[in-house]
Amino acid sequence: MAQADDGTGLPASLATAWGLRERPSRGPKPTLSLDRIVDEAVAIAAADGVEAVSMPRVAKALGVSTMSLYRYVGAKGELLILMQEAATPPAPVLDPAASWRASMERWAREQRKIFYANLWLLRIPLTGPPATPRQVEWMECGLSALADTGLAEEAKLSVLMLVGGYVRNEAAVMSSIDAAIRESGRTPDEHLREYARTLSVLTTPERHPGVTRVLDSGVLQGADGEDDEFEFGLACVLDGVAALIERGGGS
Amino acid sequence: MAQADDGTGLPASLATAWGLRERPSRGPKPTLSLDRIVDEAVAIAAADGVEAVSMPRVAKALGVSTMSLYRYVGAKGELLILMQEAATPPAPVLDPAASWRASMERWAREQRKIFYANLWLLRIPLTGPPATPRQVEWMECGLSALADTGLAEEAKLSVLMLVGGYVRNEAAVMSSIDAAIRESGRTPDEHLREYARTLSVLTTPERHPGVTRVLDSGVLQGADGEDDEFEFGLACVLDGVAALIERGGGS
DNA sequence: CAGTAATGCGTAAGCCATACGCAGAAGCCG
DNA sequence: CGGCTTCTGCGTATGGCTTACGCATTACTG
Repeated sequence: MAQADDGTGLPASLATAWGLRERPSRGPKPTLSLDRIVDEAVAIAAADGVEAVSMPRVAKALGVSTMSLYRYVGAKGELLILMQEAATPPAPVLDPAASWRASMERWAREQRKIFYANLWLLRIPLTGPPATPRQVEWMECGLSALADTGLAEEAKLSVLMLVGGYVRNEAAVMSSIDAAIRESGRTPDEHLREYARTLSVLTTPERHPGVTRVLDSGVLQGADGEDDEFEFGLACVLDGVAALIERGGGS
Repeated sequence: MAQADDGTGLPASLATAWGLRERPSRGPKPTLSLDRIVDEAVAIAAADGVEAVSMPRVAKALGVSTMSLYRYVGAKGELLILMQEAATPPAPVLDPAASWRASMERWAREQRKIFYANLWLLRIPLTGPPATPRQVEWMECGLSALADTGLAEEAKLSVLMLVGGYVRNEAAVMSSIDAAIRESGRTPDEHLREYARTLSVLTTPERHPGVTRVLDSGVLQGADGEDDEFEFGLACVLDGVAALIERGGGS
């Protein structure tokens, strides 16, 4: 009755991701493999965005019919999860001698690198708390960075969510800008300038003194210093975490 | 040639949101109004999630044909933007005498309240930097909270993105959990417990010492204290901002 | 060498967004 | 007041999407 009995009561997509399902050895040889499907889907997403990933398109790229894919994947959502998993490299091995702060910085920066290399990742809606192998691996990695801080377990989770959320959010904004740019065919610099112009048309110094000041300051004129802005925010977040740790950590 | 000339070069959806487009007075009286359409769409999203919002469904709920809607809305994406706008109340008027920290706390909490009251909001993918009236209004509000901090304009923007991103991210996680719960028909508590059980099946103490410790600590047993967790993270973020301000603010 | 189970895939049902064009209604101008 | 213009609602149609189902075919297993 229920789905393939893999011992756990896991949803099929997770079971697949954890490699708990074995292919049977009975029928004809499969023409494809899960890996080839996922790789192709990732390639399409990288080239044209996630919204371009459809079962017909993936199948066509692989030279098979649409429905063949469903012999490997239970549903499209499953494919999306597997794509995320495939695009996420293993978590780094942190230097145990390094300070928690250096470790968290590395954790954050490496995650950011992944997002920037796969901006389509951020266009996949969240499906729930982290439960795929790589997600758990990164979680473990983050926890290990905080192991010696004396924080309560609950606080560690909160810190990870805080820092991870910051990274994700910053990248998501970039990703949305990237998607908008891709659609409009402008360059990033044009886009920012266009945005500044739009804002200046819509706002008035009386009703929007703060926004006007920002516009006048010329901050929105050049798209340089993305990294600086990220590091700025990261430092800010970690300062907050440091304050928490010094205070003696959340009981 | 180009779209309706509203003076600015704005995309149609924004022009509509800012009320820059007037309905002509020539033909027959419209049966509907933009407001009624948006309200109905919001009601559907609140009841069944954004993915349930389709043009046919909205039209049916209003008792008109599908294509009638396109007399009021240029495309579905436009409707989604208008829905966001409709669900966002005006930004609060901050007490000018309050400290920046108290003001930012209020700013963050009120935003969180909006998200929690409209969890479907977080399932709409970001479309770009804030450019609708309400978004600009909230941005102005946030800037006013930071007016007396001595921060550089650029730093103010970063802080808003930091705090706003934190709020958004925390709510987005809640929203994804909500969506998962809605789909599976479980209660929130069951869901969390199920998650803990899944994790404990998939992890081993050797490979995942940190995760194991978290599981053993029983943190994932009760779903209470959402607010506490939010306040915890917010305090952390604002501590970081405070450190920045005391340091003399980002030149 | 059966039998059985797994394969690829065709068909089709039921969603969706939206381009286009037409009949008729409401305002405007002479 | 008559005609022209403009705008309305909506029917039709196209081309996308996901995915349920069933069929012929293939290759292991006993």
